Amino acid sequence: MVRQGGPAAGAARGGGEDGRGDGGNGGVVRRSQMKQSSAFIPTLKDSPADAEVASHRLLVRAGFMRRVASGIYELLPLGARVVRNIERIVREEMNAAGAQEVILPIMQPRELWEESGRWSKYGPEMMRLKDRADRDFGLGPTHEEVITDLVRSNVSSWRDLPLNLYQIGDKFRDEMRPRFGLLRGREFIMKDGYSFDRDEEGMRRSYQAMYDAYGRIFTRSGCTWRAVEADTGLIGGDVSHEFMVPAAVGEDDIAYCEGCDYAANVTLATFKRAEPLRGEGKAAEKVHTPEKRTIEEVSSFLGLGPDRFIKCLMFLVEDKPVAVLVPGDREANETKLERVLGTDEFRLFIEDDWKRFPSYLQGFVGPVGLQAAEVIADVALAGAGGMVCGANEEDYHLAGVDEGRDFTAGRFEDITSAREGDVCPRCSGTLRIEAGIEVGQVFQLGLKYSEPMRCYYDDEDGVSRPMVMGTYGIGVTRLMSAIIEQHHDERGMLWPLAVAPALLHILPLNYEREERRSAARELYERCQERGWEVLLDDREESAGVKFADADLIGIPYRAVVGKGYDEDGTIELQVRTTGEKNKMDMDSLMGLLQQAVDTLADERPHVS
RNA sequence: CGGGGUGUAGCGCAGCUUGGUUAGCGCGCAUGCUUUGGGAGCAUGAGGUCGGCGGUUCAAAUCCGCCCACCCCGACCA
Repeated sequence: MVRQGGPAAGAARGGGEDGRGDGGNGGVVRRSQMKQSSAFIPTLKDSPADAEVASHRLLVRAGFMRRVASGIYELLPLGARVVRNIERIVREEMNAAGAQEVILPIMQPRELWEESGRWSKYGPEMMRLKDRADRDFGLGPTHEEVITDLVRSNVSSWRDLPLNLYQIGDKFRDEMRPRFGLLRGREFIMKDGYSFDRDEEGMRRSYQAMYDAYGRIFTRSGCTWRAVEADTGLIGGDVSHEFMVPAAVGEDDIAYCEGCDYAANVTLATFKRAEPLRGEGKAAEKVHTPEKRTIEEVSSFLGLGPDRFIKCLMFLVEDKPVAVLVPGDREANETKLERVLGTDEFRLFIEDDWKRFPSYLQGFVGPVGLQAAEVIADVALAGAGGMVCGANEEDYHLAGVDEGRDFTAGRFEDITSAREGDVCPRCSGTLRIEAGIEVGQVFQLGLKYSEPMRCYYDDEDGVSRPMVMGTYGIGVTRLMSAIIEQHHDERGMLWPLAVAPALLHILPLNYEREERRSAARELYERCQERGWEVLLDDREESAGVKFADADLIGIPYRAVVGKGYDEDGTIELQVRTTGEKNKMDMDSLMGLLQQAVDTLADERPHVS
């Protein structure tokens, strides 16, 4: 995608700390083309056939991006501008939080990844290639190895810590399934940061600083968001939070409490179990259930609710069969299972496994009298009675089964997913589930990389200790898409001011009319003098075309120079999000815009 | 990597079942005139290896085989 731009590409609205605007710098920086007649903004009337979700569809239709291969996109001028605006917010907040920007390579040598053990662990998602001398390289899906190598060879004293470095650049991950445009691309722009501290406490401070900065970044970007407890996955580490932007198209489900601030990815959200069901104390009896294999089938056949059943799932774990028991109305959660099992080398039985272990009868497995390497049950089943489960005999189930009397499990663990309406583990409030897009994640890594990669420092007492690390990511291009998912209507995008491709869209209708044309130009120039980004629609198109394109592009403010201007010299200021329209003269319009710009500037961190 | 689907002009699609002359439509594009507060009208025009390769046939966008690309549904990632 787009590489780092120089200052010319930067989008400074709201006060020229970064040397923008024409004042003072002799105009050496030429502003990019903002007249629509010559700007590269290829809008489309029809949605591209391959776009499923709003953000993908609109980004293509409005001329912000194009696809070049599956999961790989080009950002056109408007798209590039939004990305640069997001990056600017990220930079401001990262710098204010004490992080320093670096630029790291995307090509990374195999040796570095061997040191951390991830060359073999990362799998096909890391794109691998060889150079002309047949040396192995990977395209960086993330940069822990490179940064750790950099720091270990250049930092050796406690006096240099803490250190927090970040970069904004391209990542490549050969996703098994790229989809939804920039929401899950293979090549994407990410801000990734890494902190190095002397001890745990320092790491927690760095982590908190990043956590807080992330909140500010997403708020300033115009998103509503939620931070949730998260799994640490391939990156590793102990504590982690994901920053989620609620959206229907989100690929993650998050559980949050209505009553308190508990929130977690459902992959690890926990919940209070209800009291287990009780039986009547009668002995278990065999019931004939011909050809009834699934919970639904047996449940409707016997007229018993699925919560009365014990679902017995067979997993192959490190090549050994393991029985996993969950209540019939619940799903086993593979992420939780991975933690419990302590390995990621497991899978639900497939056809071959059933053949290989013929003593397990598919559809009729049950915990009573079962020969398995291990039996793991969800905690909800401890003490449950009067349950129904497979009888380990073709076409038979057992009813009236009591845990403790008829069977037990080797371990009772939290292995099922929370769902809507479950009880909060902290406050006993009600849990809700919502879909979200993961736009950022922060990890407390600890010694995960510093230990194996020998990233040590000499402490005050002369002892050599491993640095305690944290790692922090934001999907910049994904964030752009997430913003659109939260801000669009049937006609187009509705950009929050802080990231919008421009502040103002000037629409002179009947552009060939000299008075309107010169008024529009005057407004355009006055805006440019203040360093604002504006787009002037100087095309000789009909009003309908201009309005439709403007709606699609979604610039927050629109100045229509039309009839009103002929009548009494007024320009109509329209607000894209609200549809609000007000006629005013050019000076008042400039005043209003200045207010909007000032408000935006107030959100920026104050540099000390 | 499994399952399903699609590839025909820049974009969106029809044609394919039942092979048959110059392969169509809408949008967009070019030129001219008339238009211009919500995707204008008329006229003229340009633009296609029908995803690729091979096969069947007198004849293939159409039938067969292989390959490629892309999209959708499932295995935890910014």
